[in-house]
Amino acid sequence: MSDMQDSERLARIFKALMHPARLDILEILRDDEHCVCHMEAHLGYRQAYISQQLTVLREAGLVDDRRDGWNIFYRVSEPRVFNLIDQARAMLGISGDTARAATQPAACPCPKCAARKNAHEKQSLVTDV
Amino acid sequence: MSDMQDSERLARIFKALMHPARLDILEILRDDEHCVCHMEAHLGYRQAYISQQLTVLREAGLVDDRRDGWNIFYRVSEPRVFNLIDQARAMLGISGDTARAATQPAACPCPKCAARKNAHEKQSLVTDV
DNA sequence: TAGACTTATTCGGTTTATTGAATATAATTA
DNA sequence: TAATTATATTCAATAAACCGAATAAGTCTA
Repeated sequence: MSDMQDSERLARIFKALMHPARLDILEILRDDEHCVCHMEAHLGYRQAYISQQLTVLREAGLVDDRRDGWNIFYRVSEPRVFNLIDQARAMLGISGDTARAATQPAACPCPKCAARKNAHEKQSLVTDV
Repeated sequence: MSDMQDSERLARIFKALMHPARLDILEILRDDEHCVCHMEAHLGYRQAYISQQLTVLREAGLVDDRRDGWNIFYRVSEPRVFNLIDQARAMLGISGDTARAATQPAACPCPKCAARKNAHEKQSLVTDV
């Protein structure tokens, strides 16, 4: 594995990034770790499909996962990958803002989003009074 | 073409870089433009093979070419691609020096190398006298 | 333990990339 | 114009990636 040519090891990184769905997934993971069903809701891909792409990212060493009850939370294990992506974005003249154009579902069923929603509702309940 | 998803346009860049031979070629073009036979001599790939990979790089908008007599000289049209490569290299902990590990042939038949060799011989002729 | 829920894996058909071999094209020189 | 040189393209076989469908594997709750 480490006796591989440099160019081949480099190529492996780029190969992991050469797929739109995987880039979308990484973009979702830019700010925080997230469970698969969160990505499912926000990206609109099927669960199995996302899981397949996550496997590629995991095998490339770009993401790690952690189980918490029912959910498995993925996070970027190599944050420098975002330097790569941002650099490529700059080459295309794409501003970083347009990156957040992922579908924002009316309601994400994932526990993290549910918790946040509950917090907000409690918040507005307080402010309403 | 420009109505493509951002992630798809990004993916295209990475797709062009996902191949070891193409990375080797870009590495040769890092310092200067070079003809195909120069790459052939320095990388050890067949001419047609290099030409095929150059076509991929050209279609990805990463290199441009210019004819000069018999030779066609290729150059990197988007130098920021080296930021990408260097960034990926950093992720792997590969120093930039090892990048220059391309085969150094005893004699490169390309006109640019021939010119340089002649200059050197003239030089040593002078110093010999 | 049964059932519900989330995520992973396997299988198979389709598409795309790779790459060697042969050949074509374009510029140059004699 | 014919021969030469450098490069590009085409073809075909193999390999790899893609991705939908079905199903398996963990984990939690009742």
